[in-house]
Amino acid sequence: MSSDLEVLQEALRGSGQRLTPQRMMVLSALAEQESHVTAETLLDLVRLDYPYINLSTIYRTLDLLVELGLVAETDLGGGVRQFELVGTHPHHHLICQRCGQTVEIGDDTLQPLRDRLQSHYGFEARMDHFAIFGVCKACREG
Amino acid sequence: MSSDLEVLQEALRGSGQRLTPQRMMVLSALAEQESHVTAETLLDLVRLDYPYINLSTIYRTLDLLVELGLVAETDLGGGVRQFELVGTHPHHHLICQRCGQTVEIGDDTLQPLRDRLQSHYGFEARMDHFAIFGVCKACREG
DNA sequence: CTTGCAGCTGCAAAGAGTCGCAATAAAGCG
DNA sequence: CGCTTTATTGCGACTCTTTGCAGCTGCAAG
Ligand SMILES: [Mn+2]
Ligand SMILES: [Mn+2]
Ligand SMILES: [Zn+2]
Ligand SMILES: [Zn+2]
Repeated sequence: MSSDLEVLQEALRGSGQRLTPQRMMVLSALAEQESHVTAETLLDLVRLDYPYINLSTIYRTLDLLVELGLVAETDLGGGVRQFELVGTHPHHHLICQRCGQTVEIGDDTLQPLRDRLQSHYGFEARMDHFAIFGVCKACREG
Repeated sequence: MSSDLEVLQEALRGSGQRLTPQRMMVLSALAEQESHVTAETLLDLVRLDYPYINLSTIYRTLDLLVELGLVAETDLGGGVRQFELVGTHPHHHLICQRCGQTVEIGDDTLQPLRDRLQSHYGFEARMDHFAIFGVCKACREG
């Protein structure tokens, strides 16, 4: 088993990219969270240790981590992007537009769709962290 | 058969909202397009007839039309939202992250997922106009 | 046809995220 | 360890979208 930092280090090495303190700090701040966070929140967290870090660096690092598949990013409805270390726990969210409640669903729910896109269109879909909006059971019945 | 304007009129009436000239102009500008357009493009189009219209009004009208299900909205990858009158032609897009090519797929492709979300979670998903990113067949083989 | 008032509009300013650029510093090498 | 190369950072400017607010107007009631 390899830690997230080792995965990052591994992924950067070879593609000519560098393992900077800023990147490590963003990753470790993410690792301490237990749910979605915004870039702004990460900025505040990292600044506790390193006051000079800039919001652009946070965003660029997050983009990189998303690219590498370590981090999932989605707008869950508030108009602000949320980030989350996914690692070994791929999932998606159902979000009720009436009451705001969100439910987490396993990635396997999307597998049939993935398969169909593959077989019908030859398209390899990368659906990492979907936000699916709609109306929940309680709201529909109430 | 009822025109888009009639649908709009119908939907506004009763919910206490108003059918303003600005809203009609945005809707008719959309109707003249045959594909996705940005808010900025709509601004330019409407300004040909009515130079005083403001970009906020365009966005607010689009939000309303999306809410009513008349218009679909998605960021197709360029970081700018695209709008489109959907009416009777519900569809989604597959977008290749390598070559940028997009393929339109029918809404029926998502029906099995919709059904599953309904039966497993009691969730009535509103998936109007998805942008699904991934790698197309040509790029994967090339 | 007038009036009244919520719902809209235009404007200016704020938020969220991106980009270009000069200065900095990882990494590889001798 | 010191040097070189080039990816990365911090910063300010910029783009896209939303919001607060004061004045305007659709529209329904009289
Ligand atoms: Mn999540
Ligand atoms: Mn479309
Ligand atoms: Zn609900
Ligand atoms: Zn492609």
